[in-house]
Amino acid sequence: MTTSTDSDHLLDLLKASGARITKPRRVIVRILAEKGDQHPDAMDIFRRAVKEDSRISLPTVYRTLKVLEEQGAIQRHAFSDGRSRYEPAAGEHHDHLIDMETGDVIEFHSEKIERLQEEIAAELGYDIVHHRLELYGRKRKKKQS
Amino acid sequence: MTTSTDSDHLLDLLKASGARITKPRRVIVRILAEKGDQHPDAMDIFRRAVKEDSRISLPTVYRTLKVLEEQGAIQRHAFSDGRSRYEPAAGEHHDHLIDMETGDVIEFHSEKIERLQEEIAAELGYDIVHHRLELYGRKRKKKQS
DNA sequence: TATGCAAATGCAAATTATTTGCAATAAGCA
DNA sequence: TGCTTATTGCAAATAATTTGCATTTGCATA
Repeated sequence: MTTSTDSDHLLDLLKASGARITKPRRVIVRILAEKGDQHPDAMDIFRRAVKEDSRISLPTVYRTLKVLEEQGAIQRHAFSDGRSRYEPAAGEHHDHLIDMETGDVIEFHSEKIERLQEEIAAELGYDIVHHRLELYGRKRKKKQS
Repeated sequence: MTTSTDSDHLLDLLKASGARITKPRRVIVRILAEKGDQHPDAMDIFRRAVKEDSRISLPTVYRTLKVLEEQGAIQRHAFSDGRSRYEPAAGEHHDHLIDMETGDVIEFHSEKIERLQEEIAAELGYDIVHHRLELYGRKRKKKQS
């Protein structure tokens, strides 16, 4: 069996939103929770889902992904290759934005940046172990409210 | 006339790549160089282009955008709303990738990351003055599939 | 400046990714 | 268990982008 913990968590989120836990959803959620291939697109998920239950349909995959995304259970990444890829909203990590005038430190996190960093490192032939990203800026004078 | 400088720069890049400077391309490039609405999508560009030359076609817009992107003259952003948005690529700067085993420092630059950082800062109400991005990693053991 | 040829264009039709209408099915509460 | 309604599967519809092909046009050369 696969780690059913993550899968269960996703199901909980679904349930909490008032959605019904159907067999297709169970399968899809299990696939999303799998540790294997990260960032599968809808078709990837569909293909794997069909193996577990041959009557699951692509539209159902899309619909389930949409519900999960609205619930914040998963994240949709829009790559430039045209299709969307999904991944369970995972653990934390944050970077810093330093206010140059007050010294305030604001924490933020961008999955997009994390991902880009990985892509860049990969292109250079590296795996990132950790990184540091610090933005230094000043509060924007509001031009429009 | 509008700022023809930026526009000319894009044309130069096109020319340098061995492409022909056609009337449609002149129009499209001019639109891209306009300071107005940032991040137009193909249809936005097409609509504006038609106003300047009614026989420009959508496919030509797409083809021109592709050429410009391959030339690094513009950047394509894949937003999650399904369509791609474009914008002229800007100035220089680089970040660092540190090899944790050898201490080697590799310089790299990603307009995408720069832009994302700005977006993030903007969302937090800041303008970036400068930043530091360091990736720490180890050379990828060439393995898996 | 005139000429030829490959590159670029416009049009229509093709692809690709994703969404929707609708009748049939199945959660999950009473 | 039965009922109500969310969810499903299928087929067809959209939306964004790309491609085939005949025609036009940039531009290097004569």
